[in-house]
Amino acid sequence: MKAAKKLGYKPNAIARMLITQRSGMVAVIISSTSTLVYPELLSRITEQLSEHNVKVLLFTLDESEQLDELLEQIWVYQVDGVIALAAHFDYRDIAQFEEHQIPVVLYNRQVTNYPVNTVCVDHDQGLKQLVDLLIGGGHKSFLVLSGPTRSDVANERRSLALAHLARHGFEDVPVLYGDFSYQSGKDLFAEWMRDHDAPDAVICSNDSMAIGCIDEARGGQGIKVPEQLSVVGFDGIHAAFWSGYELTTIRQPVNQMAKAAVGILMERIEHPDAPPEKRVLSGTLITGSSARS
Amino acid sequence: MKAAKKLGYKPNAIARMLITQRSGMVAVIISSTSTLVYPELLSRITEQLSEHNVKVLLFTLDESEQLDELLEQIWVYQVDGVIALAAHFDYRDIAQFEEHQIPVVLYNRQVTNYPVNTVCVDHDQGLKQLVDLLIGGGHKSFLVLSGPTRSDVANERRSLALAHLARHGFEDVPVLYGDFSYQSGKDLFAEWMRDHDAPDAVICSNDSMAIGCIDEARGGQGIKVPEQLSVVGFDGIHAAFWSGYELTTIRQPVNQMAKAAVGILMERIEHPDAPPEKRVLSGTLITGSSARS
DNA sequence: GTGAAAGCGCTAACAG
DNA sequence: CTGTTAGCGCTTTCAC
Repeated sequence: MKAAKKLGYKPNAIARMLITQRSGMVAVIISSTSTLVYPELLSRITEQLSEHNVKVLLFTLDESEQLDELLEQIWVYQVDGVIALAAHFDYRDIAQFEEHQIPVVLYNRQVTNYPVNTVCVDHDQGLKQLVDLLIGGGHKSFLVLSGPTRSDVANERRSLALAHLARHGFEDVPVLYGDFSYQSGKDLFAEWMRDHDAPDAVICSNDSMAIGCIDEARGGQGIKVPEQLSVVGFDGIHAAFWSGYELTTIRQPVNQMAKAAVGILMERIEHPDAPPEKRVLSGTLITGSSARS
Repeated sequence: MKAAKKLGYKPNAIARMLITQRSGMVAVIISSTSTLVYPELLSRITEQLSEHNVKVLLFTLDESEQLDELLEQIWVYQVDGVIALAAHFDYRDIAQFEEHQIPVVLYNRQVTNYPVNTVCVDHDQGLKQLVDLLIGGGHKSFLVLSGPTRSDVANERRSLALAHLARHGFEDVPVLYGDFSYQSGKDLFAEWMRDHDAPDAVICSNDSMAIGCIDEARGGQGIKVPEQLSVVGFDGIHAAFWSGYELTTIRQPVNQMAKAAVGILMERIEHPDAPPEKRVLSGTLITGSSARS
């Protein structure tokens, strides 16, 4: 040991991976936009993993067609597990992971009719709280600004918003589709106002769109928020708390969700036979000043 | 080959790494806040690297004391190179990389009196443009809101702001220190206003602090921006362009910088003897409506 | 041209 | 308890 110290010996992790059949690496899949929502999420996940002495091999996926190439890389690099913050997975993708015996945890996404490990914020509860709050505030006409239909999260939030509105008797609520960005929230609201009256309330798929909508209402249309128009978002990003907006929204418990995702993954790496688990964490209703209640 | 296809053979990247003495992995070092400034920067770098068939091994560093542990990991994992978006490196750290023959590229940071590969936005030019614009707008009293002294970027931006102000005869401009966050910009400006008059202009180390300062001025203090107070930032983050702020700032050319960083690194991996290179890219002055000019 | 073999640096099993 | 050895899956060399 003395000699090793003196010579500055460092074990070679790659040789160790080869013999132990364990790479000690987990693939994390992000998109350009997934870090936009939660800049700190990736850091949290990395921290959690490094407490288990696991390294992060980062993959970005913006075009969903490239998923197959990405999966190739994952097999080749012999990662011990995968955490997906981006991408849409169908049951065939998940089956491939099972074949390769690589555990996967999906973040805020599901695979219909197929058991898979997921960590999700409680979208149903969150949208119920938001809709109930708006209904309680006496709002009668609504507009939904949704993220893109190719996004699992957008689809879930939109359909739940519509379902909860329907529960209160509001059917056929109009929906416009954007891309989760500030600009799309702004543009969609401007588009709506070109040939419609302002609704009482706008329900947005995320905070960025809600902020865009508020800026357009106040700046472009001269509509007072929340006096004349209520706007709600989802996520609880930093800007939602800025005093210029003070958004009414649902905050995702990012730290707990990161911890849960890593926990589930490490458990499956240790015990490959453990059955899939869905963990749903409640978000926190933030009663800001962008909506009357 | 037919048999290989049929059996679904996938080469084992780890065995290949062992024999070729090339891991095909690059370590990227981020902090929780570095992704806050540019959510897309990490994606861009990852994309660029994957065009060279290089994978990203992600490291996060929030406490600078943990740099030594991190370096240990880097030696052990035999990465082919390192891109550092976070952390402060001194010449001894860089010397270690040289010993291990691992090329490094620093992003927006320097090592004094020591040759090292860096990619930087032109802070000097940027702050000159901002200060000249403010001087041209007739501002006579200034306040500087700086990031923390432990941050290389904050120190560089602060001292350049002060130097350019001095060049116009404004010495002893007051400085307050925060942590780059929205909240610190807001708090510092409130603190200043408790026992001082408002300055004509506030120069902030980044856009988040500038936005916090604007919100505090408008909301907390009832000061009109830009009529009574000019505020400038640095970076050109997304929110800087929101119509609620329209910040006057310098936009970093993130895409080009990501490309440059990866280019320099790949060059050093191919040719380990190439001398260190500093590449400085000009930012773009964004003349928003947060400052009179 | 095809085929065999050495060896990358480690771990785990086993012998002394 | 210390020391030796097989072998992880690949690339490269060298013999045929």
